[in-house]
Amino acid sequence: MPATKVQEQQVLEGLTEVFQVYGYAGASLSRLTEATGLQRASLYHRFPGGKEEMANVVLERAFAWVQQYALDPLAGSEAPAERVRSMTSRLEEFYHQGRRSCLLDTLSLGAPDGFFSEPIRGAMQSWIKAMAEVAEESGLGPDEALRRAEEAMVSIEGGLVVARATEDPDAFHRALASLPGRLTGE
Amino acid sequence: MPATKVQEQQVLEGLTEVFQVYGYAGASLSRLTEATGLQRASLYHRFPGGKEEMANVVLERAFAWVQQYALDPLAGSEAPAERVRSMTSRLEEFYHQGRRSCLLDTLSLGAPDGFFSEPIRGAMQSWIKAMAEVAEESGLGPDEALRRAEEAMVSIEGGLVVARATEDPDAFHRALASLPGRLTGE
DNA sequence: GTCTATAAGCAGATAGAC
DNA sequence: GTCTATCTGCTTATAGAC
Repeated sequence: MPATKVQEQQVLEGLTEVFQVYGYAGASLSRLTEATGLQRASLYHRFPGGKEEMANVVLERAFAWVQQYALDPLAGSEAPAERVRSMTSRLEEFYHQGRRSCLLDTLSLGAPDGFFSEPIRGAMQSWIKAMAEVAEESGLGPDEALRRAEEAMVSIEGGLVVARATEDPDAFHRALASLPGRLTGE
Repeated sequence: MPATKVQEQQVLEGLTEVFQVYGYAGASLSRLTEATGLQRASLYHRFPGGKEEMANVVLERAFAWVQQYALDPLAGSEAPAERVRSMTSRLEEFYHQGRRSCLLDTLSLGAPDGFFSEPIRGAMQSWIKAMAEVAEESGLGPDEALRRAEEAMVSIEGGLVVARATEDPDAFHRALASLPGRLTGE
């Protein structure tokens, strides 16, 4: 038996799923232990700060993934529309084709004080900024590029909410389909 | 002193606010009693089914409001774009200019089983349908009208999420601004 | 590093007085 | 119709054995 019963990555994936599906308030320790395969005390051993720390680590890891696989490629060398397509393709993977929710949505409800407000705002703002840059590169003025980038962020978040509410994951796919055109001058 | 300490409408407004801000799982009885001015037992007297019933009544009332003030006018006699503008105007009022969240979002997280799945799906689908009808009336084909109506729903929900996450309520206003054009053939 | 057992408090819900 | 007091179970969190 290895020193660690469950690999760090598996634990984080379990935690992530629970926070995505149930939100912060709905993510009980019982659900978190079940999803990770670790008992309460073992989770506290790895995350001494408890549920708050778990959510923080999950949020950081999720945004690092999006940054690396979806946003960094936006600064690549292919045509802008092609780069946006590759972002949407990664996002479909990340959100399980519309069956998972965005942590920027689920963690902004019922969290103590505004504990995640700052990281959430920061993550979403840099996401918008990354999309605005590719929009500018495709020939749009700075203001228009920013406007369209915000619109794209709205489509991503809204697509996930509509997919969840209507129980039709494809709604997310349809919401993403317009992004390449939308971010590159229609 | 009247038979009822707190008017029904005030109670429902307090409950609504808590469910909008904290979601279902985060809406504790303590918060609900504080927001309504009624003690636990009094709330249970009015809502024998407990929290589930409270959320149900709140959801029904909210959608009835949207139906009456935002969707019914979509079938009016002014120009289609004008009718859509009047919907967006009512929605800004309803969502407190982007400072409140949508119950179709907040109640679909952490609720027991899928207790609100059906009413939530039903409400969103009839909302989309009402917008598709005005889009068709403005000259779009049925498929295109439906596509644009879903896109409009995505903008509404996404606008609220982005407004909340970035702590910039105006993002909701900007998301609504494109709807009149978007639903009437650009 | 993981576990069982347990502490302390809050959750949703109810009994019964006024 | 509203209240205080209470019940039960689940919540987060910790102690201490292995």
